[in-house]
Amino acid sequence: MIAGDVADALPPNDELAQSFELLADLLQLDGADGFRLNAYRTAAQRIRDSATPVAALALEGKAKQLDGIGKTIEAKIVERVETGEIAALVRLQTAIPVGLVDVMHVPGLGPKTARRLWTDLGVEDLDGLRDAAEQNRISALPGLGEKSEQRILESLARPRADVGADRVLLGRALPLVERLIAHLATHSACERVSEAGSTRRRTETVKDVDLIATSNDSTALLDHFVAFPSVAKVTAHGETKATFVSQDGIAADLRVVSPECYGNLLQHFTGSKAHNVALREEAVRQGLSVSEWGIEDADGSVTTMETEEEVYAALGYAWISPELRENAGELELARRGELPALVDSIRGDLHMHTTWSDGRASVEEMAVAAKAQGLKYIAICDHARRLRDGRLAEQVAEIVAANDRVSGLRVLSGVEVDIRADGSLDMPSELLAERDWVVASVHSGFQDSREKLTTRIVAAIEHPSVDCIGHPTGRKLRQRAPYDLDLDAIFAAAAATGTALEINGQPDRLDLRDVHARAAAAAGVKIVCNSDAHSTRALAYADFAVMQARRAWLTDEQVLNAGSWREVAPRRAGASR
DNA sequence: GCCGTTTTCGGCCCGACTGTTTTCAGTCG
Repeated sequence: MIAGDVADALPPNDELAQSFELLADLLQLDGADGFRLNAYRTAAQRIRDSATPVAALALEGKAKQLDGIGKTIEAKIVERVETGEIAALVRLQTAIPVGLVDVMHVPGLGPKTARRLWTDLGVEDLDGLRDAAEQNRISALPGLGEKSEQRILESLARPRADVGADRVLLGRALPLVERLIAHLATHSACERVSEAGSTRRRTETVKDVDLIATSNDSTALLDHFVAFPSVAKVTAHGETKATFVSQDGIAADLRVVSPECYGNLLQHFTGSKAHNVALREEAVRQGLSVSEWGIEDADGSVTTMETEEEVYAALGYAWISPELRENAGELELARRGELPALVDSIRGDLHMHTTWSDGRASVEEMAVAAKAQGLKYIAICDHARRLRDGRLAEQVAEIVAANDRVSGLRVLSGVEVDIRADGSLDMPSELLAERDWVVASVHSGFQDSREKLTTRIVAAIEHPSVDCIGHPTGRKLRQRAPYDLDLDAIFAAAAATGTALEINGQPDRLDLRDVHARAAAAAGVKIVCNSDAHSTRALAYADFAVMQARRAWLTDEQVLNAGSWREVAPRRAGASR
């Protein structure tokens, strides 16, 4: 374990990943070998996806054990920790204007063009790019024309994207996917249609929405696609593919493909890129060449497949659930036929609010809605601070009454308590002990040190009445970074006490995130998938928690509320209390 | 820069689209 003061100084994974991505971008502008750039980008992704701080691993010489990180990159991480910078990165930053990286990322531009704009026109950043385009100096360059110049100006006119701001929450993208599939499926020219891309993999945010379809009349189907009611702008409309931007700013893409290689195409367009690259590399070692059009053997004959199952089978794999396709070990297990049976649904929702605190629906309304969704039990977890001065007793009476009126669903008396700055909880222990289910969460002091926050949460985990830690890292997607925690210490304490950790299904939380939930479960921690609903409609957020659990490789056994309340409840009578 | 049931050297997925070309480089996923 790293001592607190040293750990505080360690760069977080996200910052390290950014450094290597910048290094790759600058090297690319510098004309470096593409495979070298790829190595840095792969390493950056590995670092970002690691559940443990890679800086700490590097200091112990263990970062090399991560796939894609070798001794050179490990040495650079150590250098960053010990000197505060990476010399190679500093050198490049002085040789190449850093603003040129933004220029390179303008859609349609790339490293070669960006470098030419710099050397030939003196463009060093986006402002310089705008000036050059407005003065028609770009179209004067050989190989670039008026269309290029116009497209650059259009790109620059859009609001400057903050980190992740150009990505859309899965919770916004999936409803669009469902409506689009329904829209396409009703058309007579539509034979088969499927979601693809990152929405099919259920990643927490997506860049756009991808669909594929087969059709006996692709022109008619694509016309129907771009006639979707909420289209704001059609950006491409060809014979096999169309793209539009919806009124709420989400880009949607439909490709019409031929039926005989539907399986190859679905597999290809589902990705991820890393998964497909690894799949194809392995295929090459077997003398096969994989593309979206089929699998070519050494003799040059191409076999096409109508289903994904056939594609994977032809390469020696069991079919892989899209949520797992991130090149995170799934190919190896699929080859051995040892993929986990992923959790499919939950039987109870153990975190929701009512009008007794900040929810919009009554206890009974939540119960009726939950029953309609097929749930067998729910825990009403209003904020403890709103249940003082006798209100708790009144709320409990309403829960008892709801149990009488709603059959086939058990309504549990739960609570969500704040974990205070000193690690204590904001409801007296004797009242906590009477609750059926206790969620403890951090709602303040997000800026506290890593050591202090970790100590607070571990104290809550060790409290005999606490069953679960709510939204454990406190992040809000695109709004707020997670607070600084020693997750290994949290996981160890949770495993030791049998306290569960939540995957909070609110689309802007999804907290724990996938790689952390996977690491927690691997450490022996039970996971609970909750909606944290504040209205009846928001009960559906539990589905997003389950999607996240599947991305975390979790099985029914690892998700506590995939079981019945009878299976969950004995924990409370266990020896730890 | 990474990696290794052929290898510590010599590989590293594959194809489509775009704009500007007249055979292709650059970009994208």
